[in-house]
Amino acid sequence: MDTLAFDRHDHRSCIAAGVAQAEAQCASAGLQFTPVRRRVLEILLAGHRAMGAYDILEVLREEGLGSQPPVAYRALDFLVSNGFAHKIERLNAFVACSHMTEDHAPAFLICRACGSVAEAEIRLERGRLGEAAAQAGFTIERTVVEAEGLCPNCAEGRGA
Amino acid sequence: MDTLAFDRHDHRSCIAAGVAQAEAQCASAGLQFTPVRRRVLEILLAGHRAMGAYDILEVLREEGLGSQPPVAYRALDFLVSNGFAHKIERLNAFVACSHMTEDHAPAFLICRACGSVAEAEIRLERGRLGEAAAQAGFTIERTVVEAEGLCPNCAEGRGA
DNA sequence: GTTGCGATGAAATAACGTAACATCTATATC
DNA sequence: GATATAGATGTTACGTTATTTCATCGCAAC
Ligand SMILES: [Zn+2]
Ligand SMILES: [Zn+2]
Ligand SMILES: [Zn+2]
Ligand SMILES: [Zn+2]
Repeated sequence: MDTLAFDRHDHRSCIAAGVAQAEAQCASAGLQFTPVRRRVLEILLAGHRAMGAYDILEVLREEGLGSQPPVAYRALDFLVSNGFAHKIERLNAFVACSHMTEDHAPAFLICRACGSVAEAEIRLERGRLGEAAAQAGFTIERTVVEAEGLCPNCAEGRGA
Repeated sequence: MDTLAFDRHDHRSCIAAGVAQAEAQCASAGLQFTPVRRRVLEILLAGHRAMGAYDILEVLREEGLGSQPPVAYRALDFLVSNGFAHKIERLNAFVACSHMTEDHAPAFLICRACGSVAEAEIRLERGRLGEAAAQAGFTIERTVVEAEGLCPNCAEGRGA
């Protein structure tokens, strides 16, 4: 496991790598990595935390890239559909993907104190849920796996 | 496993048992199982599907049990807080609990075609996510586990 | 050059959720 | 029984999240 996000790391490379990955994948898939889409991804990559669509929209507005909700939602839809970002259902908010290369079923660790969100791989959910689904004859197409709690940094000082 | 919901079963007993369970637990815990709370639980128990707060409110309104959003949300908060119902984050909606007796971390199978929602036990999420969290030093307090796909009934005719 | 398609701009509205405050009701205590 | 208390409800107003719809633009294919 390489659950970064809570660990100290070279965050500048997170951003650069994320944008580069997305750009490359769009090029090879014939997708348009437009200025708004790029900028939204950058905004998400700026921090390992979930941002609401309206938070993002506010930034776009300040920069003259758009002012109405659909601008943000459309860019986010694009990023999510193509695996460059994920929606955190628990928070009605979005994060940049941390594993853009591989096709994956994401799982998230959400710190309720500092708002950090770490993405963990969770190979096809082969655990209890997979068993239960198989036994019930249920075909899983998509999973939402989100754990809320305290990250190591916040667990020390306060919280728990 | 006893993932009902998709299976044919005596649904009348689901409702009766659910209400009885909630009533008993409220009595023994000194909680007030008021008419609105009871009715909202009944509404949820009426089908193994998620209902939005406003859908529920509409029913309450028709029956003269309340007309403003807080009425529905308060009853739902009560039911969720006390383990009689769960929120499906993916749908911003609510379902009655299927395992009211035990203290449990719920997981859900959501059919995108018919809207049925089955609840599966998922003992403290000791799978991949638990490992990842432990390794990262993250303390899990609450989990959201929701799988979306096709239930056995819907998988036959259409969908997939 | 025109046709077609995907991306944007913009207005309006829908859907989901909460804050705040007044009022009422059921106990518990005296 | 009167009174104090805590919890439940009624109501207004508002805040947040998300979508529908239609017009316009830019670019590439034909
Ligand atoms: Zn980083
Ligand atoms: Zn990811
Ligand atoms: Zn049933
Ligand atoms: Zn349950």
